[in-house]
Amino acid sequence: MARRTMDAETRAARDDHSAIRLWLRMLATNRLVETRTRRMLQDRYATTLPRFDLMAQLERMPRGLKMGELSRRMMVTGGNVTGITDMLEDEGLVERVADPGDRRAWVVQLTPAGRRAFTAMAQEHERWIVESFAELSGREMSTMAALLARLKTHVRSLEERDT
Amino acid sequence: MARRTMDAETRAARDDHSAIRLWLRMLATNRLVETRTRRMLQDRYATTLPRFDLMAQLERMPRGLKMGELSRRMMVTGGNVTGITDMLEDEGLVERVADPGDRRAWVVQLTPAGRRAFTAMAQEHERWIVESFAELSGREMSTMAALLARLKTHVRSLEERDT
DNA sequence: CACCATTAGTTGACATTTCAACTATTCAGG
DNA sequence: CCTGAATAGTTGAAATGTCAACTAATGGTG
Repeated sequence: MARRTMDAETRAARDDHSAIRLWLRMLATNRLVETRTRRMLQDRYATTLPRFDLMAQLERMPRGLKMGELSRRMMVTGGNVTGITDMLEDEGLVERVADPGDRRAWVVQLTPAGRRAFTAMAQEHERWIVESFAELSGREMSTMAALLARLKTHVRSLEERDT
Repeated sequence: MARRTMDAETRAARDDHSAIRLWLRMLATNRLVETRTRRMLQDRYATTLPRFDLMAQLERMPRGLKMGELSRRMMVTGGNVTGITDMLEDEGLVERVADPGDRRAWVVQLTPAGRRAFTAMAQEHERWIVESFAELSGREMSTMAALLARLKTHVRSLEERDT
């Protein structure tokens, strides 16, 4: 393997325990795919991953989502959602609608322009992801998905224990 | 769903969908573990993940690392490394030493205080990670590590093709 | 009804991150 | 030795992200 492609996890592999090693490998892989996706969104659509992410959440829920729901689904803080929503609203891709049932809350929805922009990007995005994961067979993907599901549930339960 | 009767196209479509699903699950799991780690580093050591990450790189290489090497290993941009190093240097945990062989370059090293601080954190950090991954057996961890390794190599090769 | 803890969202301070532009140095050819 | 391309690192702008403090509205409970 070419030396210049050797990163942290490859080097640490020798002397660390398997949990640490696996975690570093997850981090590295994730960062690779994320970087690639981000660059492509930037180059072809002059947008960013968090904007795309927020729009993707909304696209799945045509009735819109409240700020707090976005925050939970995207797993980022409320303040962060406020900022990204502000910008998407300035760009006319998203709008805040008053929630009739709760005067504290907003319902965020895609505008028609936002929906158009998103569907264009989403197709290409899916191609990039499919291409990235084409190395793995369907069976291997479901093996990994199943392991991740258990891991996720477990970490979430640890999370609750701390609280 | 009888596998025998599934044609190539159907199978491809299913795999496409699973690639996206798997990617979203990887993102979510990663973010969960990261959030948990970050919060614990914050609460117990008043430090952050990127600072810890940089120090971890240095701890493995007692002779120090140049800025560019840190950048490559951490998979972040050079400007980012400059910023984090500045702060760790202000805190006295790290120092920039002139590279005798190249007057453009710095070699970054842990100070004795930095080494002390790191070893304290590292033990606890490893416990948190081991605890997080305790849901998976050793066999499952190596299955996942192997799949991730292939995925990583594949994405890296896509990366080079783009360049 | 009045109080008060909770919840929804925003704000401001600060850290992290990318990118592009910049300075300084190195290195390869002529 | 000179010159120009490449490399090491820093800087500044803009976006992202956390956290804690804040405002406003909700919803028990007495």
